[in-house]
Amino acid sequence: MEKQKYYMTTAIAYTSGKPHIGNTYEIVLADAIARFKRMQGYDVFFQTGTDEHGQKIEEKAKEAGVSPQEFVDNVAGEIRRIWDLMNTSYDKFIRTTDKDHEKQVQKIFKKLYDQGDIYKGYYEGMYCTPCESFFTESQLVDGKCPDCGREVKPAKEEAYFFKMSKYADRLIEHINSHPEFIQPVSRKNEMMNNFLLPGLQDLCVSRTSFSWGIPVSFDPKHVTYVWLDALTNYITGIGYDCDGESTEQFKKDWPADLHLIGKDIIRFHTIYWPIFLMALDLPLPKQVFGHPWLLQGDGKMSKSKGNVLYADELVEMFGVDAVRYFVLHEMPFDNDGVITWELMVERMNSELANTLGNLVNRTISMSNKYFNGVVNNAGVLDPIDRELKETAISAAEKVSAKMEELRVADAITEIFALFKRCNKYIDETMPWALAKDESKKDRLATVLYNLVESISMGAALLEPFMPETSGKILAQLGAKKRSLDVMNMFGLYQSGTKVTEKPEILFARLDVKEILEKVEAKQAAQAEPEAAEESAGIDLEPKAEITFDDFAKLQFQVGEIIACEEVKKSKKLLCSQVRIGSQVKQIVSGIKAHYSAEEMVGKKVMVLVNLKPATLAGVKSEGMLLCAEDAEGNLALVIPEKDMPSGAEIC
RNA sequence: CGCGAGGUGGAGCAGUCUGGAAGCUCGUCGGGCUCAUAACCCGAAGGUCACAGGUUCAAAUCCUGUCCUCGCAACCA
Repeated sequence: MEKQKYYMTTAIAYTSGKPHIGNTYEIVLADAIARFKRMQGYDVFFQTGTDEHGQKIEEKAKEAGVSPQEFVDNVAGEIRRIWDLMNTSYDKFIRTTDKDHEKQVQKIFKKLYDQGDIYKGYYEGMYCTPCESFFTESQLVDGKCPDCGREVKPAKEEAYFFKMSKYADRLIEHINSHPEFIQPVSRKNEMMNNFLLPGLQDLCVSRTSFSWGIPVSFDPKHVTYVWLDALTNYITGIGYDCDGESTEQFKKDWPADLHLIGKDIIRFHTIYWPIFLMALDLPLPKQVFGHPWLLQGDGKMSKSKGNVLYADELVEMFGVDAVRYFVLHEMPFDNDGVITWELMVERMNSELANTLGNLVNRTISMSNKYFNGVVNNAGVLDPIDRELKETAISAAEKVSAKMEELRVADAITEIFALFKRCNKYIDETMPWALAKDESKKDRLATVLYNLVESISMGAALLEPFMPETSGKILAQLGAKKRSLDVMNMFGLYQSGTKVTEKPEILFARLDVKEILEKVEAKQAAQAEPEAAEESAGIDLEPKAEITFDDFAKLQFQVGEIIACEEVKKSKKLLCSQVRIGSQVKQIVSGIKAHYSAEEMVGKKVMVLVNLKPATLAGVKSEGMLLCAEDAEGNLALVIPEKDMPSGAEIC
């Protein structure tokens, strides 16, 4: 019988920097699924890669003083190194800067334009020339560019748009008739209610404001804008050609069976991508799974805190398979998962070292001690064996059932249930007691055989999740790999095989304190350069020179805050009543995270008085309290150095 | 009333769709065992399943309302 194909992809990673543990989690998850599908006998093609175009990369490259191509070559290499370090078995690593991808994207763009799905229009908004960016009215600060504070002017940029609305009805129909398309299903309603039902906006698919991208072939001052470039990797990677010269592989593998992505980009994969495919007259992928995120325990990961987790650091600390185990086992199905150092050490000790590692170790030790390592099925059965055998025989089926639903964490738990059952079996049969009675030697041999066989089965099942450990256990036991379809049979371990003489410790127990100390040392080392940078002060991009007259237009006065309360329905706003001389102004400020309403009262602060009033979150604001802001966004009110009366002019 | 997710023993979670004895891992306490990586096995304590109503013979689960937490959006004059 011919093998059934299974084409799966991860999202392609953006090459703006080193991938953290969250990115790594996706590729490991995908790898576990891919390996399992292979074990089930599917002809799997597993694609991953990198998304390498865009303005951000152009800027980062400039900062680093290298060409964009050099920059992405470097980062893509780093990403690939980490994917390889994690022992992931991808079949293709596509880069959006690959020449054949670029060529196809150009052809696709042209084809969609020729058939009227893409049209030329204008992207309108307020434009800041030095920043080369468009902003909407609401994004502006003081009517000026939010990035650099300079003047902006209304402008139109020529751009190409994709007519999304044309295919919306077909997509709604597809989603409704294929409930398995968007996973987990809870996301389906989100997409329908927020985007599809209210009506789709046309999508801007080109830009002229930067050049690091795939040029539009018939209008080269435009480059293709992100999604049309990135999403199409799923078809170009397996040989799609829109002139009809697609490869045999494409014909076999498309449509994809699974797109594995983060929940943040579900929208692009369940709306824009299907619509692009409809426009290209290609079948839609069978399933899009938006996995939740893996978060670090102590707050958000941020580089300035020095608490970002990187896969290679974790591997150094725990080993590849342990890290794979963590991310897969903590993999939540529809909630975000949390990962902390304490948790990792706990898992390492209790599950990997105690339950699994120790089990293998004690079993091998006994075989050596009692039978010089030779494992023989002497066939002396006992009713007590039944439960162990049942657990072992049913494990594969249980794991398969969980994997069918992509519940990887639960699948691993099923395997560990078998290992736990083995530990219990040792206590039930008490091999050390049997060993004291020469007449029970055959029974002892059978017990050890049952154990070795059960562990072999568990180890074989472990391969998709912890390939290296699986291999090590099988090698130590002298067991052969076995395929999933014979895992319902007990007794395949070759009787008379000799196990290794000296079992290698699979996972060493760790001390939480030591690990935390190491982590702290590491974080301190990382934080130091940051601190040095800070003491050097903060450099801002200089604004244009102004005249004294310009300055004189601004009226600053000392204001006394006589009352202050939080603005309801807003997270950041405080509303203060500020006495300036004889009048009182109401001023709203975004400083709730830094000052409480109570501590504001009584402060004498610097106020910009003659600012045009505005309404924030429905509350009127008639001025601005001046604050200093550091690199982390911490705010400090500016207060006169000596006590001054309210209303005193600041000039 | 912007959108969404969540609130289950000390910690982290499953169970909620398809109502029917409150479960898992860790931790704590007690016991057993010695083959093994101070490991393994057994037992116990500990929860008004956020709160309040409602539906039902029966609610963690379904309905209504309230409170709290977390994302996103908005906002940071």
